[in-house]
Amino acid sequence: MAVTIQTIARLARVSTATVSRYLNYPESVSPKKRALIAEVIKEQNYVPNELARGLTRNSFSTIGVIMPDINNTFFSAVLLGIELELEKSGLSTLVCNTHGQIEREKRYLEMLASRRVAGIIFVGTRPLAAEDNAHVVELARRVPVMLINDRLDSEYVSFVMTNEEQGMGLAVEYLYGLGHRRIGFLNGNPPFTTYRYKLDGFTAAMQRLGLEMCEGCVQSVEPYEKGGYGGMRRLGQLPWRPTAVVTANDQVAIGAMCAVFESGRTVPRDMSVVGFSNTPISAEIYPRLTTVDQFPYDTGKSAAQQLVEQIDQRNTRHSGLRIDCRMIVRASCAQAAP
Amino acid sequence: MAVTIQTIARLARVSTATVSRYLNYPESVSPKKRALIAEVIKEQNYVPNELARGLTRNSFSTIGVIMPDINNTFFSAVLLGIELELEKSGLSTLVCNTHGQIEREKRYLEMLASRRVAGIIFVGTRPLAAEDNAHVVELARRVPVMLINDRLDSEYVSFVMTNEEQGMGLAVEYLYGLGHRRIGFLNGNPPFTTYRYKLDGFTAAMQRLGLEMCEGCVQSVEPYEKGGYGGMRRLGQLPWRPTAVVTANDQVAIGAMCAVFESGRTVPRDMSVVGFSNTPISAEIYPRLTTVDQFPYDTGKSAAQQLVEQIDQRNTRHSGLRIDCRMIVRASCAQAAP
DNA sequence: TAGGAAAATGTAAGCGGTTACGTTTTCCGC
DNA sequence: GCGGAAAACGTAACCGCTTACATTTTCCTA
Repeated sequence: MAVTIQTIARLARVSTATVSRYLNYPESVSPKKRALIAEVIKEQNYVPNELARGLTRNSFSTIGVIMPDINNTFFSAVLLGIELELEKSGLSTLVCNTHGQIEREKRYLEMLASRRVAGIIFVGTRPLAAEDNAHVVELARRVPVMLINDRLDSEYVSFVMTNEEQGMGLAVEYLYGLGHRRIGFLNGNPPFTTYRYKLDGFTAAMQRLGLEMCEGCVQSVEPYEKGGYGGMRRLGQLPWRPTAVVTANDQVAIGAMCAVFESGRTVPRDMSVVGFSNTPISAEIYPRLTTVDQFPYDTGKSAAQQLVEQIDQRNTRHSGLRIDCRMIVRASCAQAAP
Repeated sequence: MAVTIQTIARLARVSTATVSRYLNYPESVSPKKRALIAEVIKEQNYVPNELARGLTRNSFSTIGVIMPDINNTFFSAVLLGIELELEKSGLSTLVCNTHGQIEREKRYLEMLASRRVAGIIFVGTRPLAAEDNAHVVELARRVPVMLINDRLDSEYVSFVMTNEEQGMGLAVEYLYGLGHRRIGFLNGNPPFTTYRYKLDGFTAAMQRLGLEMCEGCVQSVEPYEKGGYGGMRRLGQLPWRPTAVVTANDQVAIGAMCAVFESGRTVPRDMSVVGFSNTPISAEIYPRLTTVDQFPYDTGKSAAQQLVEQIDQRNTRHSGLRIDCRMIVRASCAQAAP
């Protein structure tokens, strides 16, 4: 019924071994048979059964991608980069959405194991607690593992991450250049490393520029629009009256802007706002958001590239890459009032 | 080395057939052995090899999802619904991003075939041209196929789609209720059915309400922010001076609002704007966008549900479902000036 | 308690590839 | 033209599971 490798072998009057070799190491079969087999394959519309392949090789041409939230445009952009890169190597992408729940992550890992995936990419920062990462480290001894936007203390776990400290520095320096001296920071609050990196970057930049970090200038908020909204209101009531804020991500920035508008003031006239991530929407809203680009697409792409390399060469040498950010200047910041 | 079904069989002193039966039809094995096997499995941490399963069954516990753009929050929300639903049945999700290119779609289809996926879900409207859909119809004869947000003339192809006509009606009627009589429509332009449905809905509603469709009141634009921006500017220069616009999607609405603001006017005071889709961002921007909810999550969920049902029952009877929209009233519309 | 139906289990043949190993063919230098 | 190495190819076992069919066990009834 279905056309299998035997069909091709029979029609081409060769053994299945030869067809298999043609499929995997074409140079190892004579040009004559090569042409013949190629013809039969095309004629029969033959596509090798990847499952059977995976069974014998004990590794399936698939990469598992574990992410906290597909709906987040940053993550989905990373995913796009991964997917397009993997496609080049004939690998496909199994997505797993954890909602940030470690339990779901473990369940998915089991599923990926049962499917004998060739590698696994974790997208997004890890929890700080070591016990929530132990299984990842353990996993990495058996299958190539790549982390995006975090790193672990293990020589097996590769990573590609944004240089968030540098990115935050960019934002603060940009505001400084516009004359701002009283700068607030709406940072995220859950126990993820990303917010620690960002805080480090903010603090370092403020020090470098000799700016004072006033009481309450760093607000830890839910890293979404709502958090930004609330944080901005609190910031606005502070006695030292900030003239500008940097934020942990674009969503927080958008919430912050919303709060400014709804209090009857205006961005950027009364308050300058800088986002973080350069999500697509940041370019489209009013006022167009000045933000920091993290190159999510390239991040995903690099991660996939490195992982494929690791798989192909069967080397367990891990790799690490940091990607610098870029400032995207748009319309949400203005010169500080003198 | 690895623990397989033989390992379990040996340790439990039964045949592999019994273990297999335990795995697939637990009631068919005696309670005694059932308990025994369960114990050994737990003890050995055994996870069945899905590849081997797929090979014998000639169907892999995976569903291919073909979508034009993961980065679009509507699509990614649909994907989330699909994924969470499939997870319940132990199925996983292979994502394929086509960028709307029919060639890529065909390549992906081949890949999915080689992986013997149990079913395929197409997300997003199809091209209008019949020749771009022929391969989908053909495909549906061999594997369960589900369409999201479009339908085809084939008794094999199931679908779940938003009732876009009804949704557009909701939007127009809402504006009518606020006293608006001169209503514009920023529709999308590429040859996809979705924009036809929306136009139908708009036209029908206008007629129903006895409103005149003035020259140029329907602008066909690129269905993104940029298109909305340009379309709004053109609409603003029209002699009949619309007081409100409905749009093909939230992105277009956001672009339109941006154009209003940048021309020194204000939403909703000078112009009421209604979006379409209720993307997450629509709730977060200023002014918070009044829009039409399409229930993308539920759409994905239903589609997955129906597909699973179809697979389980090996029935080729297709199913069709239309999901009505809901109006989400926020802050981007105001009473029309008398 | 015998006998037979039903339930439980085992045996072994695949599913569609890959690959170790052995055999045949090709090719080259003398 | 011969011998032998290298290249090309074939045979068959195996990857881990499912399942048709055969066999054994259990259970019930007469």
